Parts: sequence; C-alpha cells; structure tokens
Amino acid sequence: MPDSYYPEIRRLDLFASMEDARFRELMRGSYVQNFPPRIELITEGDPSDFMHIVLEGSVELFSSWNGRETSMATLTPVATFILAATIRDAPYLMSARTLDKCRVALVPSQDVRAVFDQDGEFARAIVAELALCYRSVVKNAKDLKLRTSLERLANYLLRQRARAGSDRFELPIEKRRLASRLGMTPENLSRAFKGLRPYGVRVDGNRIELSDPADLAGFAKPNPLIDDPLS
Amino acid sequence: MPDSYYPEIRRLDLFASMEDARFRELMRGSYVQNFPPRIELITEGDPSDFMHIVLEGSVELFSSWNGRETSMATLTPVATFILAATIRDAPYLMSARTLDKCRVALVPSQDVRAVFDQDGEFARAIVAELALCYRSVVKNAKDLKLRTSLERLANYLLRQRARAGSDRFELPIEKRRLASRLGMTPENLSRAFKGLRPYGVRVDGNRIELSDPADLAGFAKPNPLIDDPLS
DNA sequence: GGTATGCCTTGATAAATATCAAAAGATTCA
DNA sequence: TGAATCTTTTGATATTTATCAAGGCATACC
Repeated sequence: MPDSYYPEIRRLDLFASMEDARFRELMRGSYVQNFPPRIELITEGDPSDFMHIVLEGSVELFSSWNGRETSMATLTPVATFILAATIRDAPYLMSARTLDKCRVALVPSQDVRAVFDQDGEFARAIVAELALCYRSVVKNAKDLKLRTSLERLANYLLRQRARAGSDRFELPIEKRRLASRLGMTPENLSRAFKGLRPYGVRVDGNRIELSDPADLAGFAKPNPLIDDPLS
Repeated sequence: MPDSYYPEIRRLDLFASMEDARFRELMRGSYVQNFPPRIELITEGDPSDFMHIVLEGSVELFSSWNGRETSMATLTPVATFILAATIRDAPYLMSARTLDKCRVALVPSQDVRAVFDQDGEFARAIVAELALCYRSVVKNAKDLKLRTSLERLANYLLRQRARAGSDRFELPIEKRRLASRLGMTPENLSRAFKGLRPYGVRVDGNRIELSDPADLAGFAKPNPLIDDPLS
C-alpha cells in the first residue's frame, strides 16, 4: 500500500493510538484497490480473509435469505467493516457491494489477529470499536422491534438533521435502500413520507426540509438509547 | 465473593485462560447476590457500574420505548451480560430482570477495564466474546428483517431441537416472552403454532414435538448465517 | 375447596405492511 | 436527442400483524 494513504487510515480510532512500527507492519501487508460501482466486494458465508476499510465512495452491507434481500448499513469513508468476522476467523455474516466508485483498503485478517496479539493499544482499540458496533446493532434491533415504520422514518430524519446540523439536508442514500434499511418496501417509504407531511416534512427528490422539527420530534419521540450513535 | 464460585465462573470462555492472579484480583472486588423472581436488576440508561454474570436462574434482557416493551434475550447460567456497556463505560442499552430466583455475580466495571489493560489473555477473551455477541445480534436483525413471524417461529423450533438433541423438548421460556423475543404478540404466537401444524409441530403447553423435522425444515429453510449460534 | 391471578387461546375486527400493476420522473448511454 | 433503463410514486388489493374482548386453563394462595 502506498504510504500516502497512511494518514487518513491513521485517523481511524482503531489505528490512532497504536505503535507506529506495528501500524507500518500492518499496512505493509495490505493493499488498496479501486472498484467500479455495483461490485460485490464480499459475499456472506465466505471465509473472512481481509478486514476492509472504505477510503473513498460508499459501500452497502446487505444480507439475503430465501430470495429476499435487506440492507443492513451503508458505510462512508473512513470506516472499517467485517471486523468481527476477522477477529473470530468466522465467515462473513453480511455481503458488501460498492454503491459508487470506491477505493478500499484490504488488510489480511491474519495480520490483524497477529498484531492484535502483540500490541495492547491496538487490542484496546479493537475492543472499543467492537463494543461500539455491537451497541449500534442493538439500537437497530430496538428500532425495528419497538417502532412502526412511520416512527422509524421520523427518527431517521431527525438523526440526519442532527448529522447535517440543519433543517435542510439531502438523503445520503437512495430511497429504495433507505426503505430496505428501515425494514420496509419502497412503496411504503413513499407513503410514509406523505404520512409525515402533517409534521412539517417536505420532500423534493433527495432534498428534505423539516419545517417544524419540534413537532416532528413530538411524534418521533427520539431516544438516545436508540438514536444517539455514540451513547 | 466466596471462593466456592470460582470454578464455575472460570469455566466461562471469558475467564478460562486468564492468569490466576488476575482472576483472583477480579473476583476479590466482586460479590454474589441472590435475587427473588421479577426483580429489575438493571435499568436501561443507567451508568454501567457492574458487569453481571448469571450463576443460577434465568435473566431476561428487555428494552422499552414509548410505553412498549420487547424481550431481547434470555440468559441462563453461566453467562455474562452488559459487557459492551462495561467496556465503553456507557449507559446500559437494555434492562435486565430476573425471571425466577437468581444468583448473580457483580464485577465492578472499572476492575474489568483495569484488568483488561494488564492481561493480554483477558483482552483477547473479551474481544472474542464481544465479536460473538455482535454476530449474534446481527443474526437476530437478519431474522427480523428477512423472515415472517411464522418463519421465525419455525426456525426457532429447529434451533431448540438442535439444542435439545431431540424431536421432543420443552420451551425454555414462557410463550409470551417467546412471542416478544420473536417480535410478535402472544395472540399471534398462538396462531403461528397452529399455522405450523401442517409441518408436524405438536404443542402441548410447554412441550413441543416435531413429528416431521425434515418437512418443517423445508418450510423454515434454516441458514447457518442466521441460525447457527456459533458460525 | 375455592377464589384470585395470570397466562394462553380464540374469534372478530382494525391497522399496518406488502404486493401487483401502471404511470411518471430520472438517469444513462449510444 | 432519443431510446432504454432504473427509480419513485400512486392506486387498488391482498396479506400480515396487532388490537380488543372474552373465555378457558392453570397455578398460587388463603
């Protein structure tokens, strides 16, 4: 891997505080690849030979069963994925595909496990990252089980508002993927947007405007234990 | 904590390979408590002062939002819970209550974090445990998003069959809790059991008999990436 | 034993969500 | 530019799931 990528990868919490020698060792065995849109990077069930890092573009994690498919998450730079499978040396539970042109770093799983054994700082960082991922999936499960689809959408919009820091923002993903992420069909997402109109949700293509966020929050009842990505 | 508990706690993967001195250190600061049934051990949102270990009885993890409640998991000895919150020093995402009389060990979170920093073996074990937990929640999310409630029940029954190693077994939890765990109402669970009768599912109170597991599997289409607790 | 309580089941109904079909908008690409 | 393709929306309908109400069954407790 070219040294030029080191700084941005270093910024990840996962690598921020590890010894420089170990970091270089890890990167030496890794490589960076460019992918066109809509390429399946990994397939669920395959052995986890590499930990992946999205450097550019966006990557969708999805899962399939019995001819059905659901979107689990969309990752944007700089983020790692498939860490748990790497750690456990277990098969991938989710597939991943590029949504646009992507640059992805591939770190051999056995190197990750080897450095983990030698570098306490790295081990701590991995634990922190895993615990964060775990908590984020638990929040997602709570969202799915405790809320209707309308409530999930309302809370999603409030989270995007917080992320953008503005009452106007663009949806970062296609609506049909958003529908799948929220556990609904594209048709119902369309109707759900209409259903939120009384709470001041204006939709124009990708552009969203929340004209009365307080009113929307009154309906959505956001909760940090479900909606706050950090807590 | 009395030394007599050490062996059974030691058997947990989490503690199996850590240095004996560290283990004793960790246990010294911990204590064991008995609880009557239906006691709320922890409440979601509270700071995570202790990692918990069920030694006897069963404990339900559940979550609430907006007056609704859902069962997330039921734990039986010997199992830890609330590890991720302990590690991140973050609030509990789930509440826990005893279902019957329980014996629970409480390990101060700061001790867990301190020993984690000093004992590489323990750190490795924590990572393995967290990765396992993470993967189990991902499987649960896939189950919820990709399957209907009838399919979820069918696969649950096949998992219980594998666990029991027999076509006849008893449901380990109350039906209303099972309903909640599977993301449905008690009424619908009752109807779902009826709906599986054509596939050889016989129900008598808690006792289940699968008279044609192959036929049931043909309907349920179990998949290791959702249903295998280890893979 | 009998009452009380809680769990489970059943039936009727309502609400939520999915499916199907078609049209309207975007976007891609030759 | 225009054809082709894909996404989004809309309406009609079907399916799934939840809610409400009532009754049956068990268990716990006086």
